[in-house]
Amino acid sequence: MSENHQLFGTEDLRGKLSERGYKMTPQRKEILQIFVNHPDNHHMSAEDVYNILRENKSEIGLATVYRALDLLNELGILVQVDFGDGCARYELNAADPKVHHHHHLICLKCKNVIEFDEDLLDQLEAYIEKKSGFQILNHEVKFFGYCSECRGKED
Amino acid sequence: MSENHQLFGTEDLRGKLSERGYKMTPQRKEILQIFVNHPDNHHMSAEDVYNILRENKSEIGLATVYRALDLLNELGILVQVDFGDGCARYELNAADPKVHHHHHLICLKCKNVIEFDEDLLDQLEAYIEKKSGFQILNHEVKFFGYCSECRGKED
DNA sequence: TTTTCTGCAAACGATTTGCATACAC
DNA sequence: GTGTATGCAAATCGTTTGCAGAAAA
Repeated sequence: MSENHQLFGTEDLRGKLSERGYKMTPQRKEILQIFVNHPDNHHMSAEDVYNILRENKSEIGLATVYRALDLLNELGILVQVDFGDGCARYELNAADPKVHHHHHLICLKCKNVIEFDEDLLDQLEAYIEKKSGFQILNHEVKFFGYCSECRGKED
Repeated sequence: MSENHQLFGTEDLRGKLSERGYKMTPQRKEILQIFVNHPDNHHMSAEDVYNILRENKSEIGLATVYRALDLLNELGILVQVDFGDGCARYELNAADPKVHHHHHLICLKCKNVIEFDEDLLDQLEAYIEKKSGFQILNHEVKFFGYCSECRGKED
């Protein structure tokens, strides 16, 4: 495995776009680049991305950010996630199906979101498919509780 | 196990409310009753509940519906669920912890939400707790794919 | 009679949309 | 050139809030 999760360079983006009749634009490139440049800062909302753009003195409008995130999600480059905080968030999609899935541990006290980088649901999925006839393509798993930091603390 | 999932009669509601200094009102009773009366129609949004109230010639306002759903969720009588369709939905909470959890299978074609009434995550939770130190209190699991009806169909 | 609730309407925040202009191909 | 994309502002949609009157304890 390589040392970072970067998967989509500029040319990959161009390819995926033109495949479906979309055009490569500096705005789309720049917005994707923000995710590549912030591997630590996962789970960014449209507003988060917009703020980073303004820090970078970029003139991209908020509506364009919404449209680009939507498109990148549709192309499978980003994945939309939802932590129930009232806004859609996005993270880079990992290409290797073996590392594709991870789970989110959401602390009810400090509200931090921790990633758990194993999936371990293959058996369960196989069982559900067999029992229900439902063909599973993807899943989203959130665990709520207290992180190791908050666990001991009073209120 | 009894033949329905009804858990909270009127007096249970009164008890849970007064325990925390809230008052029993006809509005709260009526809104909870809608969930009890529609065991088949799970996953109702505030708007859904409001529409049923209006069909019933009830004068309860939409803001009251939002406040009541929020409160019933806080009391553990309802559980909020989110299917990414842009509005909060609620379902009756099951009392028996053994049946508390179920999973939602969301069909990408017909958009139906199917319940899968087994949990089977105890092992995974134990593993995550051990490995991450995160104390798990609850979880939310969604599977996306095609239901048995839509599975064969073209587009 | 004190405090909490309700209903209404206005406020809100995230997201979407219409439209004229600008740009990618 | 042609069709798509952008930026702006206005519109939309689910949800929340302020407030005065109504009702529960």
